[in-house]
Amino acid sequence: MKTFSEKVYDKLRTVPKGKVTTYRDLARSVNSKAYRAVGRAMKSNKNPVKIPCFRVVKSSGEVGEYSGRGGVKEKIRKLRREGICVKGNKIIDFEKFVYRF
DNA sequence: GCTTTGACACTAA
DNA sequence: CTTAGTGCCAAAG
Repeated sequence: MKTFSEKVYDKLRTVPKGKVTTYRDLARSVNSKAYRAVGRAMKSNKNPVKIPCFRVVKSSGEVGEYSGRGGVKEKIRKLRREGICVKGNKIIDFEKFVYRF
């Protein structure tokens, strides 16, 4: 039995490039409501290389937080590189970029 | 094995 | 729009 975190990582890897997912939906996709545990798992960051943490955002459309290098700024930069426009911590056309499982 | 914590979500005012 | 309060669950200590 994989741990919750491992399942989350696995799901996150299924998110196509140029798309994002939310903590809530991600948690739900692994049959749990532990959206908080998802973020916690990211920060625990067991596998920073394989896991595109920057593709995980809040359900409200905000980018949320980030613990890598430059914090949220770096996260936004990465999102933009995927083709997602971000304006002041808010994702433009967020619903368009959300990947639904 | 119990307590605290957190990269969140939702509702109400 | 903002603040405040409540709920949620796994991981760390």
